[in-house]
Amino acid sequence: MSPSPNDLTPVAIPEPTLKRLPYYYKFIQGQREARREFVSCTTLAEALGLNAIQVRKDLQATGAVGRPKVGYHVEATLDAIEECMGYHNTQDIFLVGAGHLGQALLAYPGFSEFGFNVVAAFDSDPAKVGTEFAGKPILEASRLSDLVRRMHIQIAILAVPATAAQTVTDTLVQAGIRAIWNFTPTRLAVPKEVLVQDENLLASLSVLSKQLENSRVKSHKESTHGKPEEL
Amino acid sequence: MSPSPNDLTPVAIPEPTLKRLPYYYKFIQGQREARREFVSCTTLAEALGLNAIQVRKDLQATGAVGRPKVGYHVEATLDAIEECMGYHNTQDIFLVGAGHLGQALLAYPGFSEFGFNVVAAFDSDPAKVGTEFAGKPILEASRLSDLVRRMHIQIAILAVPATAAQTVTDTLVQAGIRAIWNFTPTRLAVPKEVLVQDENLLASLSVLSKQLENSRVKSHKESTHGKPEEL
DNA sequence: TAGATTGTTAATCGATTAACAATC
DNA sequence: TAGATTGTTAATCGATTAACAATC
Repeated sequence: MSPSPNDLTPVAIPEPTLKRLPYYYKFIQGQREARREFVSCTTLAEALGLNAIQVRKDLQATGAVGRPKVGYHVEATLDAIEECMGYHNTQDIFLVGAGHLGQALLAYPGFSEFGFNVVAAFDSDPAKVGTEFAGKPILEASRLSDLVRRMHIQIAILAVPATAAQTVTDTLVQAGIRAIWNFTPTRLAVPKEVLVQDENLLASLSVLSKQLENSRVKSHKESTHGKPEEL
Repeated sequence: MSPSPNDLTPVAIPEPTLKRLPYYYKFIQGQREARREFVSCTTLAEALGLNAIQVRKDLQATGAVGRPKVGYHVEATLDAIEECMGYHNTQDIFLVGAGHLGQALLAYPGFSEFGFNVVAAFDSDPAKVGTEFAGKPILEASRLSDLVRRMHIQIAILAVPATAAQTVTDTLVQAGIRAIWNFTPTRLAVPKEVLVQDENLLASLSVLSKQLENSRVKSHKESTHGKPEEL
């Protein structure tokens, strides 16, 4: 069963591209507000600090088509990105763990713009259960499994303490979850059909800190240039 | 000035590797607690769902050396990762924007384990200024510039509303900041010496959602296998 | 010794970048 | 028409994976 050339399966868009699309979207929205009808790759690239060819490839992946000499039609391109990313299809999401981070995510504005709807949070703290936060109900953790199943929830946000991460994950998987947005520093064991997107904050900060150290060494080697304060 | 072979500059560790190191570190710590003296790549790879060869390469980048047939010495490897990632050198950090997300980051445990110390938060809301959160003072935003300079702060966490992102960034850069951990959905314009690590939450969730859609199409094409609830 | 595991060198794969033709 | 910009095909680059020799 080799892939035939006339296979209509859309080619999977590379993850780096997917991560850049929201930036294009936001910028092009700005162009729309400024009543501009077309936008070029060069403009986009310059505004976002990217390579123009890369922008072109990325837009191509969404199905947007540009016109030589003119650029990309603002409206059509916004539509293409929306369609491609599924900003239209609202997706109900559960949040598990209503601690500080969980609450911040509950209050996070802008989920809805991208078609996400956090419908409820779950927590095991009796003091929180039954209350609301940012207009979303906090429910008893024991109800999680049943509700995932009955409401056919596909995506869960995992913001529980690291110690509970795998247990809660097992529950979610058993209940039929399809994807987990993981804010715990734990590598989750899941069956291969279940997607996990890790959001390891400490790891990201470590990367930044290490790169800073590198750049420090490098610039020190290259030359002793002026004090950064005066830039 | 071509790089000579006996150049002692340490080769920059690839970002994907840097992101995995904290996972190795955590797992090997667990092995230490379990009083195991050695750990092999295969064990690590299996526990973390990675490729054993990749683990070997990653550990190699930290300077850790293993012994054939035996594996990696737990203590020595932990030391190598700590040394490599600079977990020892404490780094003072400022948080800008004490909204829900900012507060969650203030309360985030585990920063200190990796050598980070969030010393203060800054906000423009008079109701917050002067108070404390999670034991950290929230200071008047106008003092940011001066304090970055005087305390030689190198890393800032940016958790302000998108509308303020670039303005605050400019202030930080002028004050001599070296790296920004950016939680806003804005692509920041900074001079090239300043590092930016983007943490675009909505973009990450979009990626997950899109990949879910892909996998749905794919598995639907491949076969109509049993209901996920019964896995 | 035999077998497991590391270390190293080569092959593969995917994303980015470059080159250039097509076009409005 | 000339020039700017897209679309496409090829080259480059870096990370992952594979193959295999070295070693305890």
